[in-house]
Amino acid sequence: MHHNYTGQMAIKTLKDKSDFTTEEKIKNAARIVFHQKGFAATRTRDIADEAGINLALLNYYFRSKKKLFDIIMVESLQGFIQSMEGVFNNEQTTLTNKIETLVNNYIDLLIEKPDIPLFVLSELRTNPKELLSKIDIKNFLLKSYFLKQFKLYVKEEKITLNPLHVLLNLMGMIVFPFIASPGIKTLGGIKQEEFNALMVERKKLIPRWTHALLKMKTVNF
Amino acid sequence: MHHNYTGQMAIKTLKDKSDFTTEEKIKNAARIVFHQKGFAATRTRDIADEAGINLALLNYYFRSKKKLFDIIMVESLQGFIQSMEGVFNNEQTTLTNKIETLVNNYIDLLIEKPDIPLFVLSELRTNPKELLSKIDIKNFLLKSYFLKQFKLYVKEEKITLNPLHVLLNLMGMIVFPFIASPGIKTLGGIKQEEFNALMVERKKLIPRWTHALLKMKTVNF
DNA sequence: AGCCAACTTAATCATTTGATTAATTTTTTT
DNA sequence: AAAAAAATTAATCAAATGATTAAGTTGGCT
Repeated sequence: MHHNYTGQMAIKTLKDKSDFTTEEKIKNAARIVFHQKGFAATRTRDIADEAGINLALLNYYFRSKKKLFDIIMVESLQGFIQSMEGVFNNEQTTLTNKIETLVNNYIDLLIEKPDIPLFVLSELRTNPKELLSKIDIKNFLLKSYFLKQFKLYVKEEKITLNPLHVLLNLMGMIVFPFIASPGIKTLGGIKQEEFNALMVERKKLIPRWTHALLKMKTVNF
Repeated sequence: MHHNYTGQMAIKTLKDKSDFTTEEKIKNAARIVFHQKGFAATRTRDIADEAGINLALLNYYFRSKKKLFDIIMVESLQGFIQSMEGVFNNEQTTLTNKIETLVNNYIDLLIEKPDIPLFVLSELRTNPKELLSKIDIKNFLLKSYFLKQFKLYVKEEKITLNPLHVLLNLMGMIVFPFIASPGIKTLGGIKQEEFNALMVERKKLIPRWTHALLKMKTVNF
């Protein structure tokens, strides 16, 4: 009687030529609306309209707004972590190199999907534990080759520098402009194109700035 | 018949000894709930409960949820800008000095009111123009003595550096940790006290880092 | 005291909104 | 082709939610 969502692709044989499964249409619409407005401000009817389907189908395929939301959230988070995973655990690259590619990957990703950070961070405020239990960033970070390299670097250079500070700076410099972009664009009279150009500039700048930070000998106290 | 909110303090004669006007109680409650959950997720009943008043009083004093929200939003933004205004237009202090006090003021403010940035930025996404029309950051920034000093510095040092980048870095390094704090605390197993201690550390670190950025000669291309 | 305006309350309204139902159409299987 | 299963729709439900109403209550003023 009732369709159980399995997380796998629905039927979708060769028949689909550029058009999507109903399930996919709903997910795509949900992604757009949730990312833009967040869980609380999103109406299931908005999603249905965006997807061009009957409202009942949403519940038919996904049972509830919350279940659909959870799927979108996990997928969104996953995309972000995957960006990091490959970079952070590559044993062939230098620390500097990792930072460069990290910044490049993230900014590219954010130019494509600028709504994700505010979306994730807003919902994180509501229920951090539930969200973070769905993915394992913690172990990933602690066991990453990046952290090892960082600690070694700090030891060799004989400096004191909490890696958390560096990570916060990196993420702050990368992510903040996107979170604040509506304000920046409105205040500065900057169009989307110009904004993106600025962000592309930052792909080169942030690694250099970070490098300079790491070179500071007298960084802590 | 109907009370018109004027933005001024209500009666509030000598009678109040440490207790608040109904109007103040509502505003204080609204501030807490709106800051924590944002406009869409806030129920007027939550505010009434938090304030310990009858729901109808909220509409009696403020007409509607939206009107009450707007008042809280303007006040929240105002607090942030005032922090900047005094610092940025002081003609007696150096650029370095301004950055130092800016970072200090903001981090102190954020330790007190950590919910404001995510609150403001979330709502900014919804309707940037409406919100920003209520205050005039734009002119303030463009005409600030800070910007003059910055341009002079860049000229003297013969470097190319977009002040917007510097401002984005500063704000990113200051604000991002607070926006991400639920995640940081959960992932790192860090308690509020430790988190605040980290932020206090950053009061000294961010100015030094920024100083290092400004000293980089080959910053742009 | 008596009046008036400001304030407060309980009850209720109207709309929105997430979800379900029962009927209908489409697709797959036998 | 017939039967069964899956997909889709229109209508509707029940709860949540912002707002109002009408009936008090309080406090100041003459």
